[in-house]
Amino acid sequence: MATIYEVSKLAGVSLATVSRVINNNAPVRQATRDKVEAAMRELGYRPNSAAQSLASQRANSIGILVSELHGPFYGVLLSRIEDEFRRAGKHVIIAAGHSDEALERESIEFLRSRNCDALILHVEAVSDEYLIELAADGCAFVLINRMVPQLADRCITLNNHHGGYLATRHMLEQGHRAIAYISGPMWKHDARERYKGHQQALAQFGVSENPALFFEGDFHETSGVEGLTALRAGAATFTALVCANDEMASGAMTAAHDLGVQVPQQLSIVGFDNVNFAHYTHPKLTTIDYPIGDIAQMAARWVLRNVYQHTNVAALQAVFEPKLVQRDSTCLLTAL
Amino acid sequence: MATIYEVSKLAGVSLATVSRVINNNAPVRQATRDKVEAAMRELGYRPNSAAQSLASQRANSIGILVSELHGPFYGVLLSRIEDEFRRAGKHVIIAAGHSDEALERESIEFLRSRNCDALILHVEAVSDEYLIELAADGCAFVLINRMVPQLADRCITLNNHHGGYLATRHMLEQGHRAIAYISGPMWKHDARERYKGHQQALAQFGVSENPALFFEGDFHETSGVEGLTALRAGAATFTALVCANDEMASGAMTAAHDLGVQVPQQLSIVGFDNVNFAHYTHPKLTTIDYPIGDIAQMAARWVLRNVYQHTNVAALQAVFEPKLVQRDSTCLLTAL
DNA sequence: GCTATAAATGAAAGCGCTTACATAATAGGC
DNA sequence: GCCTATTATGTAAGCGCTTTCATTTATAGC
Repeated sequence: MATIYEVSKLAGVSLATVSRVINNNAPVRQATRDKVEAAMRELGYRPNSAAQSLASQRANSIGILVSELHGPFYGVLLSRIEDEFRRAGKHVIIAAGHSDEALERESIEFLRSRNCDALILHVEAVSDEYLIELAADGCAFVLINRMVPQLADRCITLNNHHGGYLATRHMLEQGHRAIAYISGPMWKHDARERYKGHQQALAQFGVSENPALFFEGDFHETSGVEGLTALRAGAATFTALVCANDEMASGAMTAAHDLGVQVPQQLSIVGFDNVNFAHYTHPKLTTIDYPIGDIAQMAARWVLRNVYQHTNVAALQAVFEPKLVQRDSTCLLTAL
Repeated sequence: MATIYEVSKLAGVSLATVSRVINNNAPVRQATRDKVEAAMRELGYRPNSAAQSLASQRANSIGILVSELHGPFYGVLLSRIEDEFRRAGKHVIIAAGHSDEALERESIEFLRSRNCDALILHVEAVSDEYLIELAADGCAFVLINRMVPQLADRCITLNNHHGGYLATRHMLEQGHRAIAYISGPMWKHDARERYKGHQQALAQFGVSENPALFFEGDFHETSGVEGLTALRAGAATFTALVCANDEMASGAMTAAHDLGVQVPQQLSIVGFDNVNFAHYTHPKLTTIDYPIGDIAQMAARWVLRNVYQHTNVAALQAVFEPKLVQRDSTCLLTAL
């Protein structure tokens, strides 16, 4: 592999000049630039990024930590982030934290040891304190889908509370009053928020809560099956079911089918996230749209602006609003 | 950020010794090691990976190029690769080629300029010649789901031909003889192979091909809708439909539903890939399982073994076999 | 043509590590 | 205890770039 030195020799200029045309960060006469570029082409020169990083104290890489790499959700996230950074000539290093505290910490350390200029974190298990300490330690990062008040300026979130509210209000507006709820794990912040929104909608319509209509799942499909089964076996009847994400809604739909319960005629179901498979379900799932792609892009822009000092990026937005996507899994409470 | 120099001073040893305990590649007395480790801990030392790469001529990073980052398929791929490399202390840089030749080339250049030790490529648009040249240029890479004869030792593939054969044979065994086929774009190697398998099965059962039963789609869901619609409007009738991937099968199922055709009673449908949403469809999709996770892991191991000289990795396997996953979208040809 | 100023280029000192190679410490054989 | 064979540690030369500072060259004003 040719080095900058060979290029400079072939072009008959100094190392510094070659570096200037590579980085385009200082005036170089056109004739000189042409000579250098010709030399680079002739040698098939490609800058050594390790040397660049070492000398410039810039890695031009951004670490991304998500819970899982597979799944409909994170793919979109990664895709948008990569897209945005590629355009800026940065690259993306990925890691998975699997919603496990130790793994999340280890992954963050891993990414830091890679000298990433910034991190984009979608973490669930580490504590607020850990993140605050991380920030104090000088690590540049932005948080997706998590609000830590002391770090508010680096949090990009969805209004989960409002999303939960919208889902349940939709059911209420359709005439339902007996509304069951399958939650995500309550130790997760977004699960709690969504549930609070649910409560708010109920309160607004004067419907009192019934513990027999609540089931705590784990955001996976199987807990949707378990949830509906358990709720049906419970003390209360219901005509609508709000699920805190689409996976569980899908599981609930399968369970309903197996129990001979018609969706939506006998049971309306709403999900949350609007992941790509939501319209593969039968009936197609009514859900709350989570604009994860937009959020991801915003996180990338936050980095471009705050870490790389790009001034031409669009204004930053910290909170995104979910919206209802009405499909075929919910209907008016009529014949029961 | 503390440097190795400060660690060495605090521990009262030389730079070289610190380096040795970091890399654990030369004998160091336990007492010395302890001193160094204590010093590292005290200073919160983390090696600078750019400096390591520069000095060692090893980036410890692997570039992954896939067509898309989102979608059910690549998520699994990335997940398994990341997993495997993380364990080995390597990191993964990702890029998307979007099935576009220029973009694929550019992405490869991008990854190379990042000095990746190796690349794992899932490319569709670049030519065999380009890849051969790339190999001749000394670039270490492994190819997923693509067979270039001259590069056979670095190709890890699925037996697409056999997969296509299995799908159609399944239909034939169920008694179907009028079998339509929705293909992927025929410029893609895997699409062609799957179709050849289909042809082989037909031939084996003595069924002659009918051009009116063939539709070339683009592997996306919408072309499944278009495909079924066009085939139904065509000159021939059929009781079974083989789709070259699950997305198109899902589109075909939607179209069937809209056309009032019952699946599988009136029309059996089989897909290909067994992506995660295949069991969200209604009825659940019978399909051909593509063990993409295993293939991805194998690619990672190829790199570990051939690039990093890890000798303890399990034996390499170049060709993976697909298998039929029978669910609810196909049935015996009985009442028609 | 001569100076004052600005623009373009060059020289050289690192960036933080790895790794020959040289040297020092330790262990083993007698 | 002495010599040799190991084993452990230190010295120092890069790895390929960026960047400050000094120097040269061009531009303009008179």
